[in-house]
Amino acid sequence: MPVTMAVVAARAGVSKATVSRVVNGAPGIDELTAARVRAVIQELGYVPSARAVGLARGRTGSVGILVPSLTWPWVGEVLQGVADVVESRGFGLLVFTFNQGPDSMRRFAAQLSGKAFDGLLVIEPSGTLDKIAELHDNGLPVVLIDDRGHEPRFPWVGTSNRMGARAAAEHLLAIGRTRPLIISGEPRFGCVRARLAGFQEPFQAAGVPLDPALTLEGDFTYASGIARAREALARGLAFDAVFAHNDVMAGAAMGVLREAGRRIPDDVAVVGFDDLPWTTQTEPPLTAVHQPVRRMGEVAAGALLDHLDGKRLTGDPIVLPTGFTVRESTVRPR
Amino acid sequence: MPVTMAVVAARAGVSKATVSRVVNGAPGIDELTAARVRAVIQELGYVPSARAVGLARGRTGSVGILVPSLTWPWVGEVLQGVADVVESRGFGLLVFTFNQGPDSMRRFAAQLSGKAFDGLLVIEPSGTLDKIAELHDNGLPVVLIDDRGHEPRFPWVGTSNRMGARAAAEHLLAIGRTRPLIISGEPRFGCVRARLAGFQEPFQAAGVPLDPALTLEGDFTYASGIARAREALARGLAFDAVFAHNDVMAGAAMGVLREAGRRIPDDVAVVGFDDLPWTTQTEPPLTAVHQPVRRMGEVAAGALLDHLDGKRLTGDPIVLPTGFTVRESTVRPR
DNA sequence: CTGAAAGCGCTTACAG
DNA sequence: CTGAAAGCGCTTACAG
Repeated sequence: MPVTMAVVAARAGVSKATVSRVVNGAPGIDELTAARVRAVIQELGYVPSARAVGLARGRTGSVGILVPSLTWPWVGEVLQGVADVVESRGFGLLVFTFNQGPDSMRRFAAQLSGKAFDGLLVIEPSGTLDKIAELHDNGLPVVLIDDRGHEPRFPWVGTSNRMGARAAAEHLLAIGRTRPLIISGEPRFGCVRARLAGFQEPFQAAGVPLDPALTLEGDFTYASGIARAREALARGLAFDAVFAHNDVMAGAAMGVLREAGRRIPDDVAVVGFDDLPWTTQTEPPLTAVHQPVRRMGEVAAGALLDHLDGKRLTGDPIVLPTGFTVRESTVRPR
Repeated sequence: MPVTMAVVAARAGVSKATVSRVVNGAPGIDELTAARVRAVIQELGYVPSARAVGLARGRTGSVGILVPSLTWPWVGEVLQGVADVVESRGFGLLVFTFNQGPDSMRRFAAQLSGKAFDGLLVIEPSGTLDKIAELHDNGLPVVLIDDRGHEPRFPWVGTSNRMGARAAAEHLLAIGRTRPLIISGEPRFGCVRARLAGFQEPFQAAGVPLDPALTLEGDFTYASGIARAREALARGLAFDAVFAHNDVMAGAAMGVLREAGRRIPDDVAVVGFDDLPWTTQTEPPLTAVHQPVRRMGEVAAGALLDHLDGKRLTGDPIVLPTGFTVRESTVRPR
């Protein structure tokens, strides 16, 4: 026989209401009664049914997270940060992916209306921002992770792409590089525009304006890193550094450059972006702008749970600073 | 006002029971009545509350998955496979990580006893197999993904490590390599032992026994790949191939070898294991044993859901065959 | 074919 | 400080 609250109550000689109060730490319970109830709970190994609590209380004790894919390292990092705080606060974490197009949206909507979770974290699957905004407007607590430069009108946590790109430029200037090749992401992303803008500022300030011909558009994939680097070589572009908008493209470019006989960092210094554990295992080790990806997950989850616990969300975005990690792709060790 | 089953019933002029039957497609309902109810459901956008259904039906409509970490590419792939089938069958997916040691176990146990999910998928966090077995024995439907060679007595889906390693050896023999350096994982894992055993079979059969001195023990990390490759060079070991127990170590070894002036594949042919999208982006592209990782997730989820739907689990393990992908690290293109 | 009623396991005013 | 009772939103025998 499953041990329910009724069983505990009977055994302790009190009502279910009293057991409930003890379990939830309600004030104004006789300490002796409480102790007796606790003893029975202990003895029987009673744990409240999440379902029943949820139904009675009108909440589920779990939060959802919507992600575009589970196989991207960036997403994995965020998810781990989220899971750490969600779990440590005793909530469940329900994962939804948008891997299957419109079907995904339909099924997600079903879970949503089924009230399967109390609040939602989202790493925006491309093109769903309007729907998300709608959910938020309809009263679902939502926190967006990484705004991709859209700066929506609901709470989000992001990172300072501009500052990160600026740090990359300053580093390259400091080691005497003046003709950086930029392998960017797609400019339709706000983060890409921010990185482009931030990167050129220090050069501008130093009186070394960037050559527009040295900016090539990639799409964050390894293949595009290879293609753009080859293109730069084929066109005979003169450059003494590469600034790639992510680590993957930076790693790809390094392979092409070494293949072509360019020494790294002597001939070409290379800087990446993200600094994820899995993408900086390159030869040589990659200097990169560090995104606090995991921390973003933690902060977003914390903000959402605080909100569910009754603290009001300010609505102000939370922007975490980037870091900068210098490795051998820009500075030869001695 | 939230639209509940009672609201729908009132509007359609029937009882809640009838609405319930229509929603759940119970047999023996007048088609006209059903149509009327459906129209109202449509009109009001009614969706059953997952909580209430769960409570009444004694199940939650979601499955849990226990993972050691969310930041390993291997786990991400499995998770995606799992999510695809769990979502497509209308279940929720609750994720639990074991990132925080004993605390993780405690919190997981709470969710478990809270009956927050109907069945459990697990990628074994190291050292938890006994607990998992206990849960299974206590009646929780469990499917283990990747047995790591433990071959437990409850259902699991794995892959044929032995066959995969054999394919690697056959390929190397076919291209004329006879002195492969093996960079293995830790032999305490059953999968590692299976790979070692499988790899030597074709060599044995070909009358080209392996030199025991050429097996170096790594631990699946990039760092250990670097270290073991350097060690092999430092010791002056003679080898014309490398078989690494995962892609990451293979990639690391390739960097070291090229640095040392060895040409790949001319001087040394390199074979990895896993063939995950994220770990084979090496220079040159890596030949590797392909593990059907995503498929393992799909199959495991399918088996668990089938079981929850009343089909009985055979209890027999499901072993998926590995594949073998030839790329330029072993065969120069022409 | 359909409905009234009990029940799933809790929480929470309302009384006392 | 504690209990009886209603209610959360469904499902499911049991009648008819």
